[in-house]
Amino acid sequence: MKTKLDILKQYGLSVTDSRKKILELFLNADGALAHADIEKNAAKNFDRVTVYRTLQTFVEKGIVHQIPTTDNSILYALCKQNCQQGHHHDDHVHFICSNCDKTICLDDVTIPQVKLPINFTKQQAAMVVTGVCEDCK
Amino acid sequence: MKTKLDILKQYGLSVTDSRKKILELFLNADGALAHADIEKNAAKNFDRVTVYRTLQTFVEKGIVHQIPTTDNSILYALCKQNCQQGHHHDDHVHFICSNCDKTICLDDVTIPQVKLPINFTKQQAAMVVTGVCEDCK
DNA sequence: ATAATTATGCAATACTGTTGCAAATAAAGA
DNA sequence: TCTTTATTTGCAACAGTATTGCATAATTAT
Repeated sequence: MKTKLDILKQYGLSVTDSRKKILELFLNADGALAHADIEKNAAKNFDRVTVYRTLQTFVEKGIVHQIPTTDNSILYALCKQNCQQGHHHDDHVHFICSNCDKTICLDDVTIPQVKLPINFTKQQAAMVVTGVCEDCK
Repeated sequence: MKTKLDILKQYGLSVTDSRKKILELFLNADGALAHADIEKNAAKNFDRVTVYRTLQTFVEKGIVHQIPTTDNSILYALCKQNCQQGHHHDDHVHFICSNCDKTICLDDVTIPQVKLPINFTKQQAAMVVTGVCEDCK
């Protein structure tokens, strides 16, 4: 089984307390995390700047990906199965529960293809579904 | 033809300078607008707070809708054909051009249905495609 | 025209995100 | 293991973004 340490090394990152702790938060989270969540939940309080920079690094290395929202925040999520192999795919749908406010990666629901108007070229696609999750049903 | 005045009244809103002006900006825009765009483009400079409150009101009334992004900003867009009838549908795909940074409502591209895992209920769906738009091709 | 309601602008405040730099920590090499 | 080198952290300062309360001003209803 891969440890946090292994994961960080695998991505060519120095192993530091903050990275281990933040990675752990993601591994234990059942949904996506916002910057604020991380700042609150980290037992040892890291500097805000460190959290920003760690998240930025994780995004660049492909350990986590960003999820667009309509409430002026960015959510970050790690995709269990992919991340452990070092290939990052975030072509799945994200689900935001309107009851518990959790954001869940629907890893098995792939974003469908859409036919764009002529002369539009696609690079990336994101899809966010709002509704009620299985726990709140 | 419906005037700005008619539209505001139809949604039960008091007709004020700021609302008329901001609505006009949306009617003339060829894409979505961020709060900052509105603040800059309004000839008569409204207070930031007024712009925030106006946008909030427009969203609540269904005159505009929000578009999720991953850069910590919210985009607001009004959908020409629907808004003039008083029915609001934002079930179309939004396109963000990575070259000119414009956000365009692809009114004719409907968000495809996705099959959610069992026990998930869908209320809304949003889809954002990034790429190169027709003007930048 | 007047009263009641609603919206605006200002001030104050809080939250969010970024940059430069010195100190601390981790990695690499002897 | 110790030393050197490279990287990361935390602090301070700053800029941008968003919210709230309240008095004033404008709009709507009577």
